[in-house]
Amino acid sequence: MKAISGFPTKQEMRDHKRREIVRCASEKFGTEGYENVPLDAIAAELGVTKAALYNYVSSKNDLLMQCYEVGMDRLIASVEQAMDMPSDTAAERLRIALETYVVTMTRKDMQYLWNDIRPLLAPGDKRSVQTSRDKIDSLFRAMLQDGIDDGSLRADLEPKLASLVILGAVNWVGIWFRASGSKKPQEIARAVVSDAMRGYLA
Amino acid sequence: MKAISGFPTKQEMRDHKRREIVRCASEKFGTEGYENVPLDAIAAELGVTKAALYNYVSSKNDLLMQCYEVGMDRLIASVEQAMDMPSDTAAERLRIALETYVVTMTRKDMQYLWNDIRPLLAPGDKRSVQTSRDKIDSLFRAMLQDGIDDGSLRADLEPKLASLVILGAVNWVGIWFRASGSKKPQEIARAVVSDAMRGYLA
DNA sequence: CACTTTGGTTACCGTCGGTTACCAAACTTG
DNA sequence: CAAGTTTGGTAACCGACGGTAACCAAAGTG
Repeated sequence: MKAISGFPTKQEMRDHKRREIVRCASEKFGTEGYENVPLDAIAAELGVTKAALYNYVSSKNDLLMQCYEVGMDRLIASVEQAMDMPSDTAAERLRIALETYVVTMTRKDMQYLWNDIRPLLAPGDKRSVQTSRDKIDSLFRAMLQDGIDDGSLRADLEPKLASLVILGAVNWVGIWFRASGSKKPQEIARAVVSDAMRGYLA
Repeated sequence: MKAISGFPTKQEMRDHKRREIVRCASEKFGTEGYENVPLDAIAAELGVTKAALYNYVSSKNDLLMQCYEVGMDRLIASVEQAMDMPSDTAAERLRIALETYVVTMTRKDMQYLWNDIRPLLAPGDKRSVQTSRDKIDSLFRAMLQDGIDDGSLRADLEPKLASLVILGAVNWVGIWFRASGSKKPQEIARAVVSDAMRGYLA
């Protein structure tokens, strides 16, 4: 192997191509809907044939999973970043993280995660999918626990139950939200999060 | 027309057959998943050919819509019944209605409404589907308003926003709930509804 | 320079939603 | 009751699409 620095290795090339496929698919799924995007369309847009895609993904469903993973990673990253913002109480950090979560979720290229993908992954329930979900769940549960500890949230809340209720309320936004509405995502996020958290404040 | 009483008219026969198709489809969709049930399978179970179904439904999607309608009607009926239970305050009636809603939704034959159907009906958004949803929404908003009026709920809550938040929390149950879990639906309903409503109590 | 590996193509298959042509039995009507 | 006509079904087929098999050219390798 030559290994002149700066030249991508074969493995890097391969991975780059795979990511490009996922990126292209993600865009088309998001705008046209999973069911309405034949693999031929994705292949054509990339200038190859459908069969070529199967060098990088094992099935159309697998491709969807990879799109899901990318989206979830972005969601997780945005929440983690919001969690690190300085604030007086854990409750305040939780509020910021939740609002960020909602705003990220209402982005056009994120919406289909909740409407198209989630229902389709019930049966196989690939490991990576469950991992993303658990990650988000644990982030919020940790914040809830912090809130109990520093007294900014009710001492008698159950983190497990509370995270289900709160995440239910905010995830639901991703389902009914349509960009055509008059309210801006930031406004919606503030209102929904405020209401969803109220019952848990100390 | 003979019209001897007790003999079904042609229209009744036709409608009865249509309902039988929907019932059969609903059961198969619920247990095997919409995508995994070919029309041939439904037709075979009814002892006819696929083409015969098209005398009663206009497409597979239309069949799914009709399943949705039946399920939603059942959901609405159960909530309306719960609303009529005698209780001291509007908040208490709301609690009972919500718990009933959750319990009904976790029934095996209702679950797929939320996981399979809802995502698929976004584009066409048939009128009847929107109607069912609006109906449920208006029922809960009315209860919220009653609660404001009789003082059992916070006077400053916005019914529109509150119904989205609360319904989000409870609808989410239909998505993560699996009958295999250890908790009974009734317990889950009580816990979730209690938490979801807490922030709105006066 | 053989020879294997990689990444692609063309051609094809099976499934499935949906349609068309047709047919038999049940109504309708003069 | 005989002659249309409507109804509800069948058999055969079509086109779209996910996925596969056979093959091939170019790059990598000893």
